[in-house]
Amino acid sequence: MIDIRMLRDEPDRVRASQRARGEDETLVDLVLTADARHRTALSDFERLRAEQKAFGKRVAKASGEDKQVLLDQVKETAAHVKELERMASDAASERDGALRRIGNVVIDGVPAGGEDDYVVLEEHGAPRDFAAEGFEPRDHLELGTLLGAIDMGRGAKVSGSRFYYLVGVGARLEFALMRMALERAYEAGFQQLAVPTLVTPETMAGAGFLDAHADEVYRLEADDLYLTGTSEVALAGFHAGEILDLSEGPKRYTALSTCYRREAGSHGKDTRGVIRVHQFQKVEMFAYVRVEDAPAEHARMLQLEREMLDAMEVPYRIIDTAAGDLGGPAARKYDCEAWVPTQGRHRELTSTSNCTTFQARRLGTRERDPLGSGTRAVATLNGTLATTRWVVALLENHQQADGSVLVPQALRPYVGEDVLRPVAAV
RNA sequence: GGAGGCGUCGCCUAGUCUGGUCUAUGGCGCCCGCCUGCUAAGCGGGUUUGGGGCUACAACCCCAUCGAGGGUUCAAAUCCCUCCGCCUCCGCCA
Repeated sequence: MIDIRMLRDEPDRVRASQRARGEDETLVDLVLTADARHRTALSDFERLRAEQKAFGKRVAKASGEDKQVLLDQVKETAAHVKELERMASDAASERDGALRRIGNVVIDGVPAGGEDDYVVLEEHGAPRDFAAEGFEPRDHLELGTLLGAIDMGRGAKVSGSRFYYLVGVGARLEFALMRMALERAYEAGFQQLAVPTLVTPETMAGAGFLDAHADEVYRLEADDLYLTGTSEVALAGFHAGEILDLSEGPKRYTALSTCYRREAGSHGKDTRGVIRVHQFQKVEMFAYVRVEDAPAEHARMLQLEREMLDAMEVPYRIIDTAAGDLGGPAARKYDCEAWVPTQGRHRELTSTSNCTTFQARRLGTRERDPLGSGTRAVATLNGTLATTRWVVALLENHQQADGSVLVPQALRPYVGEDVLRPVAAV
């Protein structure tokens, strides 16, 4: 949720942001008119309520006939107060309804437009020339099958399409990535949390995942709980409703969790292998910082992602995601995309978002205002440090003609192997 | 799953039976000031959060806030209902 005071003071800024996102800018006026109505109604209610309270005191002191007279007088007021209160709260929910539909105000410099309007900021490494090396690259599933590392058939047997088993070196490779990511996060000052992956509707909505992506989310009807698509949800909820002390610096957390996604809108897309699946593992970074420190923290997260990807020794690029592709809570988002040889294109491996105060405002995460009295919303940021999908980039980019795969140096201590070799079927 | 108890402004706590004198008591902690060789003690004051009015986003005034949401009433921390969380005991269980 954006700051209503900012919307009142600078409505044009919000309109411009909505325009950049390709979203409805008339919501701004909807909020403004409902807000005006709310404030008028609230004043009316408060005035009469004060009157009613004062009257109540006289009633308490009176007795006998006097009391009866006063009671008759104030009865009407009571009904009127209730009416005014209802009007005020109706206007407030109308205002909040519109306000909640407005995405975070995009940071200056973010490219306008949709999915394809991203700007490439950096490119690292060069794709291998398999033709020059004299062999046709196998895709990650073919390699995973040869290595006995990925078993889609049994995944489908047990759970349906888009489920899989990682077997032997496959499972070890994934786990190695997670361990390495957690260790690096720890060294960078992130406290590790083991988090819930089932959360309440309030938490899910607070983190911003029930708006545009509601149909992407698994819901447990019987218990009214949601399965999280990222540990970001639980990490964002961790300090919900709390007043934090950030005077000693940011609060940084990291978590490994299983992530669940319905992939409802992507039938027929990425159906091979583990590129797009219903369940995967992910190590996430999350930080609560002062709003002034958010851009620096964002850069820091991106740097940690860069270092992880460098260690994977795969070609990748970094993009500045366009406004329309940010999602509601983010004000800026950088994706790191690795080169996937058999697809001839880059695929997202990490994503780091600066949500400024948007998420925190919904979740009620605040700090003592260092500038004045009272409290103010903190900023939240998140970023990926490893996911199951990284296996795709590792297998394809490090494959050899005989179907074996070289493990990048940095990962070897965690995998316990230098080379993954084809095995007989299990 | 069953039975019972509890949830008050950072922490502890009074108030709930018997609705109005609650503008929520007291202690601890914390902040400001006084006093004082220093420190401690002592003394005085302040200390939930959100919103609105007015404004310098100050002071001040008002409304809401006693786990959450409804209800009864002229009036609710207090009475009623629903939900959530914690604790104790029993049962069941990978």
